[in-house]
Amino acid sequence: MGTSRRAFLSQLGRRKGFQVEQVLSESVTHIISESNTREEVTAWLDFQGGGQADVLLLDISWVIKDIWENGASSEVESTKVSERFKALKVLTGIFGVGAKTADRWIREGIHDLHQLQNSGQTLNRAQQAGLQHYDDINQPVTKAEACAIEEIVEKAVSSVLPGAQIILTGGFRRGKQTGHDVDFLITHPEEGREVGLMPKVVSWLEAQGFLLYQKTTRNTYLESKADGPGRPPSNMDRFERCLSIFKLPKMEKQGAKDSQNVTENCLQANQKSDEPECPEAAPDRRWRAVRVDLVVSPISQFAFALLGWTGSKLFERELRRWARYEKGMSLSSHALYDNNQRKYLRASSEEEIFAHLGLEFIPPSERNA
DNA sequence: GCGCTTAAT
DNA sequence: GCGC
DNA sequence: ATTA
Ligand SMILES: Nc1nc2c(ncn2[C@H]2C[C@H](O)[C@@H](COP(=O)(O)OP(=O)(O)OP(=O)(O)O)O2)c(=O)[nH]1
Ligand SMILES: [Mg+2]
Ligand SMILES: [Mg+2]
Repeated sequence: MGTSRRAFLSQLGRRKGFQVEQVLSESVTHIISESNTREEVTAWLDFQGGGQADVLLLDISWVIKDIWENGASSEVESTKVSERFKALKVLTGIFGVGAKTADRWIREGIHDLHQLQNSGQTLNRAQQAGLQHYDDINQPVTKAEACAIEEIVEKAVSSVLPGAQIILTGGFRRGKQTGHDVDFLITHPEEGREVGLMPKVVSWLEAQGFLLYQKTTRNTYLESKADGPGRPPSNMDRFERCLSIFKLPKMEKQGAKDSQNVTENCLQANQKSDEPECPEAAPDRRWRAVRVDLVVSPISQFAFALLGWTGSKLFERELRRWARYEKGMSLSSHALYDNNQRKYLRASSEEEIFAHLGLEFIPPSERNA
């Protein structure tokens, strides 16, 4: 393929978390070939040697053929231009709006954000925030922004509980350079010291003016004594998760030089919160909204939380499917339960969980399933 | 023809 | 879409 | 129903 086509596909792959190489090696998991027949591809693979085991060929030529012959796939294009698709895309782009709600609104004649605002529809709190910060939230978050937020959260956490640790998880831990949000896992090396931590961290961030929205949820997970993993929710005073929208002061495009001042600048920027509230529409506003997820885990569950929150989503599903159907176990972000021996399997590292599951360790960068 | 990850609100 |  |  040509160099610009090659560059486009490489960029696309990297955005999805793949490590894109131009040369075949042991570590290569996927190969893209265009304008070759199935036979040519298999012949090439044979010629490369290395004895590739069980190579699967996925033929997407039905799309390519159309694009090749007509410059576009009529099937893809007709979907893209359809009013229903465009409306679904805009409406489900609102945080708090899923397929069902979008579908109902479309049936009621609501196809875009202005129609929604003028409709008098009752929005829940998440949807109100999602609508308010629609543009920002639908902009990719850069690694640099994730790191800036990490410093702020680090400061919050160490202020309210010295010794607590925070770890960047989600797509950024898998090596992605951009994401739809920033995910953090917080724990403390002494079991129980993390109890009550989430409300304190949230209060600190709120006092500094960093939170545009937050919903904190209790951890209701308790190991069941009797049968099976987990149990119905009860009310322990353990707050585990916080879905938030972060007010991040605009960062100067920064080289590798001083990351030190970034946090200080952010703190100062939000201090003068007595200045008139800048609406999202203002062209000169000096901040952006970023979705941030915080998770607090007791150290006893830390490995499961780390594995669970590092993802990807599809990787998690495949791992849990393997656990259940191949090993007779139930895996969650809290625990691993052996359904036959009727006992929990402990682990203090991701490596131990993979071992329990009879799998070789898979590093985060290889979990972009 | 069925089932497809698990847990929180 | 795919394995059972 | 929606989110992670
Ligand atoms: N088991 C399970 N875990 C999930 C599910 N959705 C998300 N997770 C876990 C794995 C994800 O990597 C992690 C963080 O979710 P995010 O939505 O933030 O995705 P991620 O950070 O991977 O990508 P992003 O760049 O934020 O779009 O939470 C799910 O449906 N089931
Ligand atoms: Mg994420
Ligand atoms: Mg997230």
